[in-house]
Amino acid sequence: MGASKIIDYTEEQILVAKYAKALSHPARMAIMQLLLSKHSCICGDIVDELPISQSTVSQHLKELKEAGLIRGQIDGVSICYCINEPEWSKLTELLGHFFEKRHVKTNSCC
Amino acid sequence: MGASKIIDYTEEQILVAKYAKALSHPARMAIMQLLLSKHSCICGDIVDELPISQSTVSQHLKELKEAGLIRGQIDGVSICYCINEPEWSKLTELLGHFFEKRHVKTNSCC
DNA sequence: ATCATTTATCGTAATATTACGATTGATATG
DNA sequence: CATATCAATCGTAATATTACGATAAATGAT
Repeated sequence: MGASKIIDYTEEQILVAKYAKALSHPARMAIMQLLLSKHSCICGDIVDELPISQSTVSQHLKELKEAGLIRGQIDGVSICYCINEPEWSKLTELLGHFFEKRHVKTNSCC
Repeated sequence: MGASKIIDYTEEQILVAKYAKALSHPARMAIMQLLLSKHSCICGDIVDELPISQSTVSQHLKELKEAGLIRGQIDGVSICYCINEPEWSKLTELLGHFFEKRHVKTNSCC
């Protein structure tokens, strides 16, 4: 009968979902925008910019780091965060590819 | 001292986070890809395609519907789902804008 | 009217997320 | 060395997510 009952999700689906999840909270979006907007890196200023506590910001930073989207480097007593350029390129390419070229025509049923 | 302690997240941050969250699970990515790939709508075939139960698929469909990304229309005993074109355009525009033009140069600290 | 099919919803359990304050560990400065 | 500062981690609580089976509601077929 049905052609293809999939066994599992594709690598692409898993990867895009991972990136999407990393960006699925306003605080993490705000952090990424901050890091993208500054030409130099930011440290604990992030905490000052966000409307949440230091520990919560740290948690969000950890998630972004684990997703590979940002990196941190010790700079004296502070830590300097910035975009992880190679991974960010991968993300933009993937999402760009996914969200740009799709042209949906109005379908018959909806 | 610090210039701008933000009161709350921006509309854009909240909106992109919302879309990202909708796409933050492989099952929902798979559903979106299915709907994007078919030129006509899909119904309960989605259930057959995914490696999860019918009730779980229905839950994911509900989330995508609540995010505004898909629509469903009754078609006899089945329900036909498809991309919600206007909202999808908004998403692609937003994400396209966000992920395309950003050019990150290697920063000083990381 | 009865039965089968399709999809949504309910109930529930396991796990993850989000947030905070308190604490710890590291580095700088007095 | 003592103290202040910065950021991560711990402990904890509240809430959300994910998944399933069972059930319900709606439609189509017999």
